[in-house]
Amino acid sequence: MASPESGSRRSEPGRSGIMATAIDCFARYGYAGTSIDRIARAAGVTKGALYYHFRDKEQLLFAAVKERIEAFEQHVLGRIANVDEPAEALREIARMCALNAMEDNHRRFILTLMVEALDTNVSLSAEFREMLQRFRSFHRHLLRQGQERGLFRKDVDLATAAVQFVSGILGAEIQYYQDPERIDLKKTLACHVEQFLAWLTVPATAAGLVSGGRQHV
Amino acid sequence: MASPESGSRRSEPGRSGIMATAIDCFARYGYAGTSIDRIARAAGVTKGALYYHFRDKEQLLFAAVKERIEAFEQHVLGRIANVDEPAEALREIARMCALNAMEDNHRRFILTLMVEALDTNVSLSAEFREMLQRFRSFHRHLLRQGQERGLFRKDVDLATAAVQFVSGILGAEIQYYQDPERIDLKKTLACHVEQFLAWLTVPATAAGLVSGGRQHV
DNA sequence: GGCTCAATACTGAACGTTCAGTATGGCGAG
DNA sequence: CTCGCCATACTGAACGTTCAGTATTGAGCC
Repeated sequence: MASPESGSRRSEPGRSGIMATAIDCFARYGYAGTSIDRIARAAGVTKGALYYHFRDKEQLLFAAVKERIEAFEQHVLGRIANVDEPAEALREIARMCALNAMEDNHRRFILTLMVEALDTNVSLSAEFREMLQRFRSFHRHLLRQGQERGLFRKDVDLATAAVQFVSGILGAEIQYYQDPERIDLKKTLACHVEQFLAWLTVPATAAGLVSGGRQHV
Repeated sequence: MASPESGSRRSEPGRSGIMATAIDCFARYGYAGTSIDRIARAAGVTKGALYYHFRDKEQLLFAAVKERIEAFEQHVLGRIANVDEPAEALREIARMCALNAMEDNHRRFILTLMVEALDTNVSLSAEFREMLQRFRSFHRHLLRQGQERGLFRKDVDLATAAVQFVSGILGAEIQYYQDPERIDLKKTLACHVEQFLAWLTVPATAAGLVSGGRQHV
């Protein structure tokens, strides 16, 4: 909930303070739309401080992205570690994404830069691509666990199912950012998980079965 | 599949040619990341030509967004008009989104600007917000139709269901843009619809039911 | 058919501003 | 005195925007 704009000095200074401010600015205005001056002003320092801690604007972005991706993945792994029910793990992930998206700009930062970096920063884009791969592979793992324990039906393509689960999360976040007052993110994601689980635990007869080759995600 | 970059002159000139090029550039590099020079060069004209047809950069963006939103909505309405099965209509929408996302940058343009405009352009952001509202309300309408005809179960919150359907589309598109080689968008969206329909047509007993107040979407 | 006039669709150069990045200087702590 | 940490003041390039001028077209008149 930190509000960096306007007033001259905000947040704690130093490298981490600058990075936190940078993340917030990048999340709001994108990389190209955020000037070094803006970050510095919002962080309550001058450009000198910024260029002392970071070689250039791009390196600041890289550091921020890396920090955010690692922190989020650690956060997820930490919370899931002692949940051994796959269904409950999925529920927990959805809850975490919802909370994360609502309480600060951290997930929006990732989303914004993911979209912007696509054609403007090849190596950063690769970073995001790999992050999504890890995220999907993590879900695939959970789903396979559920299958092996006989909790989930076995006639679904795990790769595609993982893509779909992640889609639901990302898409809900986008809609929430566009209209926070109209979209109840927590409820939407909760329903998403329940719908997904209902589909996974259905008697394995009705429609919705998967055809064609599997995706390698 | 138009490739505006590099070579000096491309596409047909004139207002519509400039706008088509602008859409492609904005889709790739975002608004802030696209310079007037870049659009002009890619369109094979000079900056003067651009400022002859559009008051300024922002107005060009507005015109482009408006054109794209209207064209997409007309396209959807046109194709759905003579489909009276709600389930088939949902399938058709998913197919159209997949094709649109794969064959040109038009849907990516909307997605990119949706994310970028959030904190940088209030009125443009409102445009996108309303677009999403219309899109959801359209789906809600289809779902209600399905309920009234006894095709879909009646214990689901239509508003939330619509959000979820749209989430699946948006999220799949994002993942596809990030990794077109790994994500089979057509298959992913096809499975998304089938999963959604399976959940809607399930015997109305199993899990996945909706609690709490409805969203007003 | 030839001539005028005005409108359309641009070009190319310039202007003022903003940007990322740099050079230098200062200051408090050890 | 020096070193970590930062402020101030600056530079050159890139940016959005303006503008004077030009090529082309078509309608209206003699």
